[in-house]
Amino acid sequence: MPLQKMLTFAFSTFLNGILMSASNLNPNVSVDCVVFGFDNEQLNVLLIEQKMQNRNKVQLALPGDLISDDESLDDAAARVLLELTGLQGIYLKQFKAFGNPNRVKDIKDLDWLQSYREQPQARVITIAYYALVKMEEFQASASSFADRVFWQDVEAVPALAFDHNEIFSTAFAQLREGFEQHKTGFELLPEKFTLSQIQRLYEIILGKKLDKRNFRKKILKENLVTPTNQKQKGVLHKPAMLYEINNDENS
Amino acid sequence: MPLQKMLTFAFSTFLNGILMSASNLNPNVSVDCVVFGFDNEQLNVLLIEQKMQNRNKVQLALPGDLISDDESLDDAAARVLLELTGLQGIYLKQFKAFGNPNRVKDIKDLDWLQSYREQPQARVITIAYYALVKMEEFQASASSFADRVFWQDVEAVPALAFDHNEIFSTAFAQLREGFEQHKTGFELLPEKFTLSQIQRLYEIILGKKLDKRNFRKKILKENLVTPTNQKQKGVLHKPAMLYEINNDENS
DNA sequence: TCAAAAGTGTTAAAAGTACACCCATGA
DNA sequence: TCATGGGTGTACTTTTAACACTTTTGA
Repeated sequence: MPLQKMLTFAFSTFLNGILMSASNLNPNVSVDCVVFGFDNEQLNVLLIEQKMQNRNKVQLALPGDLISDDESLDDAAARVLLELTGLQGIYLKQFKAFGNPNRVKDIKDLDWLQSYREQPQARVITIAYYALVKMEEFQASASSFADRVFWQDVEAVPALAFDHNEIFSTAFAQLREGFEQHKTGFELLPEKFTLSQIQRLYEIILGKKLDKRNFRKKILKENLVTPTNQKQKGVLHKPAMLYEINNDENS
Repeated sequence: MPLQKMLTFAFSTFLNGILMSASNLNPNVSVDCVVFGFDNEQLNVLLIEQKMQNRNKVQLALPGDLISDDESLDDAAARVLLELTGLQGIYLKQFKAFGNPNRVKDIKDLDWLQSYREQPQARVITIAYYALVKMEEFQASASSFADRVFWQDVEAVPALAFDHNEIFSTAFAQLREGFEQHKTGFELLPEKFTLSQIQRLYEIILGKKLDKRNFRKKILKENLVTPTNQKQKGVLHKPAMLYEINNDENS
């Protein structure tokens, strides 16, 4: 590195040192959250509109933020989710770190970085999480980093900022793997749900039709749900029994 | 943050800016590698002795390094492995990021950080990989960051630097998961191997005895190995058929 | 001839898969 | 009374699990 560039670099680092001390953000590491929600029809992912001065340049992105210097990665992900949705105690799983050296160097992302990052040129490694939320409990709210927050059908995710399309695809693949082993997924359902709702969720995520009788046998055998005494009301067909997650110790 | 501390911080950041420009390392992100090797008897993990001025304070650790600013995470992990073992093209899998804010703040790790890190106080998030190597091909070599490199039985891993014991345990658990689904593992075996060797490996990693006849049926049905025409030589019992990994396209 | 690990088949239980009809409700 | 999704059982196939003896080699 030539001397002049080196000194320029050192000086900008010096300035950033002063600027940073206010927010105490770590310029090199962020978390991003792929938040899944299920509305009994389709599977959705939570997207944000990046705040921009110029309303013509709005881009969509996954919610995320630089980590602050005294919080763990899990805490940072929970914070992002809380700021965005007001939800706490959500199922959150770290699934992969993304660290391509050029992942925040694309020209399309320059404006936003310059407006909202104290070190826009910094290389950022992101730790990606996926979260499963009950849409009924969810109340999205604009936040410091988003003008608008909205659900998008996972089958129609548009072009996103940075490498967020890759992060989303990886998250979806991970989710599918979890479902193949029945290790996860009930977090997406409402408090009380019918067996058909679970089946619909499985069919969407696994991307194939399942046999109703076999599916029910299997789910019930796994003992993860128990019937309540309630039934659906106001449906134009035979009302279904409502189930809930089985929190008993003995499986 | 009080003004004095803020200026001190800014100034040290200024100095570090100058120092850093030489090596171009990212002070906030490292990779660590949990390298597994199998010697037909036990499963081993590769450990290093951290280089220290004071030979009395030597600590053991997993191999790892700060990432350099222009390499991807995968490249960084491959580089660490290459420097340490001379091996290339090794099976390497990113499995988790560790980012506890205090993970490099323990007093036991201070000396080493001050000797080898340009920003000893920096918070470091590490991206952990596990690697599977054929011990027959392996030639460990001391390197820039290790005085000594050696294999340690996974059943007797001593106290390690930083949070490396936690990283190791997580890696081992992940490895076991992969084996439960037969998705990985052959990378640990020599070029040619017997079915009993695979079975021994599975038994060690899964931590339980397996039935010989059932195990063979299953492995052969999966079509991941094919018999060669060779047999073991010089063993004091009936020589076993040697198998190799099946690289055919058709399974 | 002995010690050591290789190699081999059958049977029973469990899990998975395919498949079709009646039921309860609200409109 | 009709449209809609809820709810149920059986037969077949595949997978898993348990189990013991003969073979080949070098010492």
